[in-house]
Amino acid sequence: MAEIETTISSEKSLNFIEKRIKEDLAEGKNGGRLQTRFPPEPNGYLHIGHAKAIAMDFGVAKKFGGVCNLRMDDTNPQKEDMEYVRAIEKDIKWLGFEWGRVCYASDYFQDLWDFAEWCIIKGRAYVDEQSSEVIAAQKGSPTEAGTESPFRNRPTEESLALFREMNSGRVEPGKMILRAKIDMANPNMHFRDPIMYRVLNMEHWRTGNKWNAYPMYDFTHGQSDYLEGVTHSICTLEFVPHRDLYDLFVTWMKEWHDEIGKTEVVCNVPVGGNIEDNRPRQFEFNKLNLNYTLMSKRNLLILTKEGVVSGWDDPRMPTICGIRRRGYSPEAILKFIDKIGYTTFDALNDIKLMEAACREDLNLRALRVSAVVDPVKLVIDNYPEGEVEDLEAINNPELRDADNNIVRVGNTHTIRFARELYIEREDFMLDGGKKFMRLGPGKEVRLKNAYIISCSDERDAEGNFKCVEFDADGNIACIHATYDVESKSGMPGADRKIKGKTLHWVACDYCVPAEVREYQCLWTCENPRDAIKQYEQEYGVRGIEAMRPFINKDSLRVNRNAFIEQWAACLPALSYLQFQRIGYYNVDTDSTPEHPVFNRTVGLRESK
RNA sequence: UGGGCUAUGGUGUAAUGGUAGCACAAGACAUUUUGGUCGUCUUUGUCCUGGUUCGAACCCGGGUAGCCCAACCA
Repeated sequence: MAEIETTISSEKSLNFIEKRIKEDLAEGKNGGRLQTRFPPEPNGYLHIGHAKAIAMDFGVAKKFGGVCNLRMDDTNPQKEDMEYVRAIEKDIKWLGFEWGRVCYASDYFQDLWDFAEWCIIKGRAYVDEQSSEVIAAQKGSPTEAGTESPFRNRPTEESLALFREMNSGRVEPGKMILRAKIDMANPNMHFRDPIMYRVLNMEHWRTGNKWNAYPMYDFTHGQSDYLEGVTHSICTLEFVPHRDLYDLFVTWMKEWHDEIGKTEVVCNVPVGGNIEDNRPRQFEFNKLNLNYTLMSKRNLLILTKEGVVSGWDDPRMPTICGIRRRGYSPEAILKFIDKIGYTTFDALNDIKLMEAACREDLNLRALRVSAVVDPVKLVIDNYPEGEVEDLEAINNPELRDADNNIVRVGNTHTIRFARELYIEREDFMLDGGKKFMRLGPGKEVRLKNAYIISCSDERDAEGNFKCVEFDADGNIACIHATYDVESKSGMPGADRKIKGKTLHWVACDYCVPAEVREYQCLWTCENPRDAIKQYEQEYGVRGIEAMRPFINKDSLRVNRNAFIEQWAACLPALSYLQFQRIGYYNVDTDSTPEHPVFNRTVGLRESK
C-alpha cells in the first residue's frame, strides 16, 4: 500500500510561542540553542490534552532544529509507577516523536538537596515545625496578607540540622517542612514562603530508600530545566502564577552554581557567562478542553476503577491509548491539534472538529471493505444456483501517487458474489416513497462492484408484494430480486444510468460473522467537568456518585450480528478500515480471525 | 473582593495601526458504482463604552463577562 503523507501546518503562520522561539533564536538567547522538555508525572496514562503538549514540546524542537527531552516528573513517590513510564514512552513514540534523552526529576534529588542546604545557609530557607493547618491559616487569603511563621527567623544552623533530620526517617510526615523565606504579604500566593521539601518517609521507585524528604514541584521544575539545559519550558496556562517563582528559584540556583564554580550541567551545556542568557524561561499556552469529554487523570482513574469503562484503553476514553484503539491515526490526532492551535484563550473545543480531522486523514488511509451491520437476506432469483464470481473491489479510491493521480493498479482485492447475499436492512423499504433511492418494490439499484438488480412490484392475490418474505414476527426475512446479466461492473452494460443508489453487500456463504462495537460520547452534557463540580457542591457527594448523573448509559453498543468480507477478518489489530457507506472502523486489539471485532472510529459524514 | 490571564461568526483560529481571512459546524447546488471524497455557492463575527489617530480587532482609559491562584499534588 502506498505511503500516505499528510502535511502538518507547513503553510500555517507560526503560533505565538513559535514566533517567540524564532525571535529568541534570532537574538541568540541561550546561546542560540533551543531545548524543550515534555514533563509528565508518571501517575497515569497520557490523554489527548497531553498530545497537544507533546505536539508543542517535540514539535517546536523538530521545527527549529532543537532537542526535546522526555522528563518524568517523579517527585511524589506515593502516586507514581513504572507501569506508567512504559505507557508514556509508547504513546509518544506512537504519535511519531523522538526525544533526545529520557530524564527523571529524581536524578536531581542530590543537586536539589545540596541547593536547598545552600538556600538555608544563605538565610533563604527555614524549617517550619507547624502543622499544615496552621501553615495554611497563616498563609492569609488573596485579599489579606499572611503572617510569618514563628520559626521563620530561627538560626541557620538549627534549620540545617533539622533539614538533615527530615531525611533521617525519624521525622514523622507532617511534622516538619522546609520553606523558602520570601514574602508572606505578596499578592501572589505562591510567594508566601512556599514549601520546598516535605517528609514522606516512603520508598521511591527509582531512588529506593535514599530519601525520606522529597522536593515539591515548584522547587523542582525550574531547577530540573536549568540542570538539563532547557531553554524554553513550555507548559499550560494554569502555571502562569508559578512563573515568577520559577524564575526566582532558577536565579538562586544559578547563583549557587556560580558560587561553587560549576561550569556545566547535565547535557554538557555550559552554565557560565551571562545569567540572563542561560536561564530557562517558562511559556504557557491554553490547555485542550473538549466538549462531551472529561479529561482529568484523576477522574479517568475513577472511571476505570468503577468499571464505567473497560480500562485506560477503552475506545471511549480520551487517553492516547483509548483513541488509538478507537481507530484514530497519529496523523489524525496531530491534524486536529494543528487545527485548534495554541493561544492564551481558555477554549472549549468541539469534538466534531476532532472527528472531522479524523475523517480527513482516514479517508486517505482506510481500506474499503464491505460489511453489513444489520443484515437482511437478498436472493437474486435469476442468478444460477451454486455459481460464484470473484469481482474486483477498489481498496481506496482516494489513494494517490506523487503526481496526485488516483492509484488503483494493485490496490484492489476480490470480493465473491453469489446468488444469496446480505444487504443492510435499512437499504430496503416497502414504501420508501420517491426520495428513497435504495431498494424497494419496482426499484432498481446497483450492487457495488457487481450488478444492477431490481425488485418486482408485483403483488399477490391479497395485495402483498411478492418480492418479500416475512418471518413469524412480521419482519422481512428475505428479499427477492433479479439481476441484469449485462450490467456487471466493467462491462458496457454497467454504464447505464439508474435512479437508485449503489448498495454494499456480502455473499452469505463467503462472509464471516463479526462483532461491531459502536460508540457514543461518554457524557450527556457538554462540559462534564463543570457539571460534576456543580453536582458535588449541590448534593455533597463526590467521585463516581457525582459523575453518574452525567454518564451516557448508551455509550457502547455491541452488535454481534454483522457480516464482513472474509479477508478483512484476518487483518492485524489497529488496521484502518472503512465499512463502505457506513463509517471508519478499526480492528480491535482483541480481535481474532475466529472472532473478529471492529470498533467504529467515526461515522461517515452524512448529507441527507 | 487581592494578584494574574483572557475576550474576533454557533465552535476553534488568522489578521499587531491600513480590504476582518481560514477550518469545522449549518444550509444549498453539482458530480459520483460509497447519500463518502472531490467541486461550487450561501448564512452568521471583532464583549460594551470612551479616547488617541487620516485610519483601531490591534494602542490607551473605564466597564462587563469568563478562567487560574490560598494542596506537605503536579
